[in-house]
Amino acid sequence: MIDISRPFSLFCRCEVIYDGRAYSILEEGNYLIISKGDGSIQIHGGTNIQPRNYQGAKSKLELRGHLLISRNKKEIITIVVSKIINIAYLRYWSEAEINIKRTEQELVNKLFDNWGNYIDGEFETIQREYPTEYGPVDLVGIETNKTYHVIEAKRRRGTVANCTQLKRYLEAITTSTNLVKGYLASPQISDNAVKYLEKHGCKWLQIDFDI
Amino acid sequence: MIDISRPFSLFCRCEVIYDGRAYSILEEGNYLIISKGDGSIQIHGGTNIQPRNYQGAKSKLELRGHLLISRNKKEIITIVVSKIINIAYLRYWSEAEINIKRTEQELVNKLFDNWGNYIDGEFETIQREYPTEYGPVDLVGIETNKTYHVIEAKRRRGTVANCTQLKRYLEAITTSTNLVKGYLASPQISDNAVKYLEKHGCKWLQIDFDI
DNA sequence: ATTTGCATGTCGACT
DNA sequence: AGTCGACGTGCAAAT
Repeated sequence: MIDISRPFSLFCRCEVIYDGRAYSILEEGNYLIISKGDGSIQIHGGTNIQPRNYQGAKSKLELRGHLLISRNKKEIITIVVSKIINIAYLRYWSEAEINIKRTEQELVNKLFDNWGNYIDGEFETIQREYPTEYGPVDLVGIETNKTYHVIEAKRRRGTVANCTQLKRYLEAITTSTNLVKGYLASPQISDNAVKYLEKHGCKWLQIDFDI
Repeated sequence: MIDISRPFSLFCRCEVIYDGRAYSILEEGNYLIISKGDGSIQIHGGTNIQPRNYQGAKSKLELRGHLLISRNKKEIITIVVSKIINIAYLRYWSEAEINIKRTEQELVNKLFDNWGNYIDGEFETIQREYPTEYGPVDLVGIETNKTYHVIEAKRRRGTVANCTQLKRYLEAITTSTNLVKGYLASPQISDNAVKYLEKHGCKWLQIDFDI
């Protein structure tokens, strides 16, 4: 039998039905089911990182005969277990989170500290997290002649979506009395993003992480 | 010992170091490691659906003493295993995929089939997947007076990001000789999205899935 | 091989 | 509880 009160990893033959934001069926087969202490559950197939089905934290798991049922506010997963192949209960499962280095902040700091290496002009101020109607921009430098240089930094390849985000900031900052120049700063950039920038009079700043 | 040639689920005490798109450390603790037949590997902590660390398909796994090393083009995960608590080899792991109903396509079809219920006017044509510079739009209806009605459909709550996407399409379709009207069609919508639509002269079409 | 846009995205932060 | 933006987003389809 299965003890659903403890986190477990269960390899079994089963079929899965999901109903909620969408509706889906996973045909009968051998799958790995993981139930965690936060109430989340996921059903993994033999390929891909992503689970075939899942339910987030605070879901309620229930066992009814050979049915495993996980309920959420408006979602329900029903697992029809036909054969338990292997089950392990995972005791003292760590809940530590990963510690990430090389953040966007790091790039912003580099731009801030070496502003002159990237942008020419005589600047009054350089501000981080410059507030706009659509949220703060990473960096804004204001020239003595009131030209605003707006930088959006991305920690990896810049995309068109990043450019439209930049564009929105520019629209928010543009007024009748000041000029604006937009920059996307990132280690790499997609071709379409380059086109988009050119078309809208913006520039790409190539910037790398220090090793 | 661990047989890395077969898919497995391993619960062990370990520490994980990742280097690639970012750099991260996961402190020593008990984690569940899943290695799949496609070469992917993931390290799960005791909370959340998402793995703490992972490596996609076609990664190469290597065992060196108590080190599990997964390499990719430009990424590497090193798992320092200090104690194996439980290991299961997952045979005949199904690779079936889920069968999803209630898709965006379904909404587009509904709009297409009941166009008159949503938009007034005399129309020449209604096209699905109307091609633009920025990719195909879900639906475009062209009035006899050359007004283009451009619809972007979303299967759930519409966001500002969806609106900017719509805006891009509108820009691509607008010329000196035609008028355009933009619509975001979705079951729900965020307040900010509503504001954005109003500000840019677009509309929201409320549309539900049929039961 | 690269790019694009979707996703039952997930998740954290903030209102 | 709802909204918003970031993510090592993952992923498949199109180019």
